[in-house]
Amino acid sequence: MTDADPGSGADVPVAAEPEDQELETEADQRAELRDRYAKVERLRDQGIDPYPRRFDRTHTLVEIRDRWGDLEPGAETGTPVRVAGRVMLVRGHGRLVFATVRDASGEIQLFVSESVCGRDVMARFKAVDVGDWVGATGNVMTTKRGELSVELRDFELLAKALRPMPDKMKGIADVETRYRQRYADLMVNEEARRIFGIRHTVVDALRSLMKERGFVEVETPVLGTIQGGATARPFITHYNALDIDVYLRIALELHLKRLVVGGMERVFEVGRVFRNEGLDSRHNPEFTMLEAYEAFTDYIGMMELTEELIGGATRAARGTTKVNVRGREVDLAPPYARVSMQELISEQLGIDVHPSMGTERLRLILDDLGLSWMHEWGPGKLMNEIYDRKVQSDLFEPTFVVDHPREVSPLAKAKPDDPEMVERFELIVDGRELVNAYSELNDPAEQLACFEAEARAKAAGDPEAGDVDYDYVRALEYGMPPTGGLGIGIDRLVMLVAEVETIREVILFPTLRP
RNA sequence: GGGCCGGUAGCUCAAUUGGCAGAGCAGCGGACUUUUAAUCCGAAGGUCGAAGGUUCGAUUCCUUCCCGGCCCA
Repeated sequence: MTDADPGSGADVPVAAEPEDQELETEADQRAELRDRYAKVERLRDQGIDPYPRRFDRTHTLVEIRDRWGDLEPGAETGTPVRVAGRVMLVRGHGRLVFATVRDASGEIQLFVSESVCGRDVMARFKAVDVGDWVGATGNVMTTKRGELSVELRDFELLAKALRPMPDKMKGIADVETRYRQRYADLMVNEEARRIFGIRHTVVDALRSLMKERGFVEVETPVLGTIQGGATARPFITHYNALDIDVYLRIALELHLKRLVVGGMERVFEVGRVFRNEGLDSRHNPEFTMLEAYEAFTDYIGMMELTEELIGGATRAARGTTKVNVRGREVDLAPPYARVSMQELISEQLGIDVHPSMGTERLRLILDDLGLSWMHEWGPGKLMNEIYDRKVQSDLFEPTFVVDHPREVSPLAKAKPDDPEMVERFELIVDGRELVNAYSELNDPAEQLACFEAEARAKAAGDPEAGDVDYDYVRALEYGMPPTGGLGIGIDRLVMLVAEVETIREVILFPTLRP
């Protein structure tokens, strides 16, 4: 397969598509595209710029509706306005044309009567296609049927559409096309616009809540030479200037805690992380995390913060804390149940497990449960596997699963009365991990030992294990105050709040095959 | 990786034992001064995902492959 050169040879400047199949589709579409390109040339011949520069409007469309929305049918306000939007629908009636235009705020009808605007304007308006952007001038009025309208005096073409919009009623049926051509999806898909409105509200609410609590928002590097902060395979890219391979970050954690060492007592980041794993309805290789670190508190403090953030963001986006998950109602209003991993396993499976039981006994229990295990797993990982495979998916109501094995938590502080376990929780809703938090390990010697264990695992072939981050240990040597930290998966939270089942629905441009 | 479903006009979808490839919308030409996905008339629009096979004849049956969705691992 070869890439067509988009700039040469083509009599019609259609954008080159990278795949054979799309090239054929493009060829099929050419008749219509060619017509539109010819139309643009005709406009230019008439001295009309199809892509002019600026249009100053007096009102957004929702402002028109707010101010004049309750006019009686047949009303004439005599008030001139200037509005702009994309033409969504045209209903021609001879010397009378109705057009629906939409801007980001809403829709309104243009009432185009030749007896009002004159023959020339009408002739120009009849050349407008659905999908074009127009700026219109005219008086606010209502039609006989009571439809709020702008009675067009004159208009300007603001941008000519060369491709037809997707079907306005049915939208784009092919899911992949919806994601790939999100611009086209958003034009016709009210649901998609609703979801991204919710996403904005959720993120905005989280930021406000963090700022109200005195957290400072920062940005830390995406590129780095050390893998750490989570258990995941990283993406590797190449930095030409230094001729070195670098990782895209898999977590925000290690940089943010350095800032706590530096004295930023309450710090957070909303940032993209990248994990080199498969993609399905719950995983996208790049996704957004909110991570926050607060000095002088611990994981109990993080539970309170979590409740405030999750409850608050949900209420901001929905006006209620209740959401529907696959036909069942979940109330995200705090407080959430707090149960230890050990208790949960005991309750649900009737077996009492603890890393202190030792590797051999735990392996036998996994065998009994039909779970496979790997030889390099220690007792903590074995216990965690039981929880992951047999318990977590059954947790429907919001639940803090508290106290995880130390072996699977290399950055968390051990419990004072149980050194095999750490002060950590995951918030589970509908069987899915939404939040992960712990009392941060701040003993540099312990931290170094944990890093070294990871590095050994990596050297032994575990691609998800991290490196020793000596600079981070160095930072801890300066002294990090007692700190609670948390990470929220923004995409999953938005899925929950927007009541959608697929992560791709909450990401504007989800990762797809090229 | 396994199972199931799908790929037909620009878009959304039909197409009987295997017998000339269809509709709605959009687009194009025309009519229409109060429409609401306006309506009416007309013409046009297709490598039926790809390749091979069976057959007088394949969108339909068989094989392989490509792409997507859902479920499972």
